[in-house]
Amino acid sequence: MERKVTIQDIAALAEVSKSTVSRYLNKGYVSVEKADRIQKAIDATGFSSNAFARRLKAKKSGMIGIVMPRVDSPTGGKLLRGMSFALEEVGCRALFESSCLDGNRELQNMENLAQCGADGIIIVSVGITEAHIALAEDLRKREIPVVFVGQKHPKVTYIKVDDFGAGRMLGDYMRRMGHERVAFVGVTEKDQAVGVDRKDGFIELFTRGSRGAVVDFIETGFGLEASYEKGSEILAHRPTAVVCATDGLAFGILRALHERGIDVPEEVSVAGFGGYEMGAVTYPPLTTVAFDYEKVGAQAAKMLLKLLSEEPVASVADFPPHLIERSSVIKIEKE
Amino acid sequence: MERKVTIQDIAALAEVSKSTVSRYLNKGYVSVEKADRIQKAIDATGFSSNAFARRLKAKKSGMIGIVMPRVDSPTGGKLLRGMSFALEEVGCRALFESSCLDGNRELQNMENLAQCGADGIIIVSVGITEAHIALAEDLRKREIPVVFVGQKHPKVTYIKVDDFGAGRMLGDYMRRMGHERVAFVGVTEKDQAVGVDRKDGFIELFTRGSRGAVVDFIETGFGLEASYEKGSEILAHRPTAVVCATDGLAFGILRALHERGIDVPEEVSVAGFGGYEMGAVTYPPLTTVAFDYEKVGAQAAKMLLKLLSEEPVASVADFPPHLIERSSVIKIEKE
DNA sequence: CTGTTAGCGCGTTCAC
DNA sequence: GTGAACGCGCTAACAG
Repeated sequence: MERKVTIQDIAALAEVSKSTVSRYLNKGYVSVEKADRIQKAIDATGFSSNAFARRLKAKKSGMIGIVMPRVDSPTGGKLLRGMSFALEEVGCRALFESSCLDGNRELQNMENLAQCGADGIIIVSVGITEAHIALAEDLRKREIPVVFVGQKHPKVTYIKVDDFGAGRMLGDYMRRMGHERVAFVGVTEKDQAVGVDRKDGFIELFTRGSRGAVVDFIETGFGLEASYEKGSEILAHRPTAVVCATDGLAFGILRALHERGIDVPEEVSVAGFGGYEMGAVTYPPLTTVAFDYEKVGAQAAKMLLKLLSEEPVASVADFPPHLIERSSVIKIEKE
Repeated sequence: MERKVTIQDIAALAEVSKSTVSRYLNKGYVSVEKADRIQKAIDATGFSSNAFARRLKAKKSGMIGIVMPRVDSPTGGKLLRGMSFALEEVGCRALFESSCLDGNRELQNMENLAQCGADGIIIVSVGITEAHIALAEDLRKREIPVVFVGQKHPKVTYIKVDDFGAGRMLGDYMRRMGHERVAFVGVTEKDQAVGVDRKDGFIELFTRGSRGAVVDFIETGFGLEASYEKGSEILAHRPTAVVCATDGLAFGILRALHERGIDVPEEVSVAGFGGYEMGAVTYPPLTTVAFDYEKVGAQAAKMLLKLLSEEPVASVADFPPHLIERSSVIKIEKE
């Protein structure tokens, strides 16, 4: 295997000094004839400049670390998409790692990415702990800013959708649709945004003013199967509607209901949160509170970029959701 | 902003030479008392060694470049997941970029990642062109091996699922289920694997021996909406079954059929390729030929790792699919 | 425009 | 065990 060709080698080949080569590479002033000789040498050797040496000077890598709980989810995909685009626009690349929904792993991921030379980090966290805050602060001192996505905390820079507002939105809608007994299928309360805010927001507006309204809470995991398997438990509550903390959960419920020959929405209504594309093609199409995760991702990237250029940035806690009314929820007329 | 703390600073603080610090960091022999002083200095300053300087010597970055056509797809998510895990196992990280389904962008992505210092590259390509081969060869010379995923070509190292075999598998199945007129909803033939192989494999076994069998081909884009919008065109062929080149396409068709009040599978059967999880919870659950993309991703990573350690590796063209028989396809009895 | 001279931060011989 | 000195490949400052 031939030794790696360096700027020195091509300087020798082109019979110029290496700084001239460097200048050529960086669009500095170089005479045409020498530029020509240099280019020929480059072509001949297949030279490509050493990224590390360059960065050793530059102090910047152009790499942004990204930590996500998982990738095989519509939400994660959209977020990543939004980030990637925003980063590419300014010539940055994403250094990716998955935390596998593990909060402790997140810490390791962040340290890891920092060690790797990431200029900054965007982390889609499942929950911001004291350890997260301490690490983020530490990284900031090392001039590696961190932006949290999906969860909030006053001590860090973050961006998240308005989960509580989304909950309220759907709570209000379900109330207006005349439902009085709903089963809320949610996730662990360790996840403040998804597990708590959506539920609390929902309950607040759903139960407001109507004394008959009752919400039965069923906790489950993330993923289709998790809710699907809880089908019987959920139905035992005899709800007129099932509201799920994520669309994925709703898909599982839809399946469980179909299997039992229960008509949706005639017998039981179903709604979710997320606005996954698949919701448009389920049967029936799913009514959901949607978030524009791609935009969230893009904005998260922009916030980090600002942080990198030492501009002040404000966290955003209320990226607005919107209701997508399809046909999985029916209006119940009062008798 | 305090200047970045270097190994030099630590050395001064601990009153030792920087080489002693370096040795300490790399588990070399250092006396306990000095080790102690060094550790204290590190803790006090929050020192962390400069990745670039280290790599400048090491010649390895521990970063693997990954190019994908898109991320917001179940397939992409699974692949990435498989790769991430396999890479993390050996302490590597993923440097990620999206080609946005653009073959030319893929080339740029690869060069980009190489420039960034990736030790190797895994690319999920939409089609291997001469330019791809040339670039891969060039990169190989620069000691940056490349593994292609999803498409095949004798001149590169690749891994792909057996699309042709998957097509045959489904063709055989549909024939055995008594169907004679199917609409095949496919994608551009520029995509050899998805656009050509799956279709050709299907047609080969579906039409084998039975002169009555006819396959109408409808080309569409990727994505749910693409097929959904072709609903009328597809139905105009009056098929007894609709076979889609991807499950996503099938979901769109399912929706189009529901909307028209056409019963699946009683009136029209539907099948897809991919084995997306969502297929289990559609109504009816989708019969599909599934691929274990997570395993494919993991194996792709392992192949690259082998390449990096200069071991020979053979391309794999026939990662086996398996049929998941659910209820969207009905058997048609001969009259 | 060009070549010479210094580092960037770290690992690694070497002598001591 | 330890420290001085050199070099990784490149960019930036300076004279010329």
